[in-house]
Amino acid sequence: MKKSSKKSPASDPADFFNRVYAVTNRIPFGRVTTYGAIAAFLGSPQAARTVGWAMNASHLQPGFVPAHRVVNRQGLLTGKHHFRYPSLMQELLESEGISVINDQIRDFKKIFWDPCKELRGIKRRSIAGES
DNA sequence: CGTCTGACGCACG
DNA sequence: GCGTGCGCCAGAC
Repeated sequence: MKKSSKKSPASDPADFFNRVYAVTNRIPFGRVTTYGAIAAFLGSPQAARTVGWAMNASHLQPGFVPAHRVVNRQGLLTGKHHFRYPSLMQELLESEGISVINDQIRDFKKIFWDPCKELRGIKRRSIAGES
């Protein structure tokens, strides 16, 4: 009746984007994470680039995806140019109490939110499907 | 079907 | 410390 194929439901490649959005939506207020951290949490630490690509399409997703809370490993706002306007990303971060100087987050390591640590028990329930 | 790009990250020199 | 090349996944041409 279903699943006769060789592919597993948890291995759906298209689900990769959905997982990225799920993790991104779980980033606490006033915290930030990195593309690589999300990729690593999804099981592909080298797919950080794909996470960025997912962010690019995040605006196509229903609801609001806090893409401004996702930066590169250095804490730089590399994707700010993809927002409605370049300064929007910094404004959103500062509105959450995050200091941004020259496109770089201050005390980045201190406000860094690692999904692999905070969500270590997830990745099997509540991934884009909610509970 | 082949090729390049992309909001990254790491290895190498 | 900096520049270059490769890999990763998905999409556009």
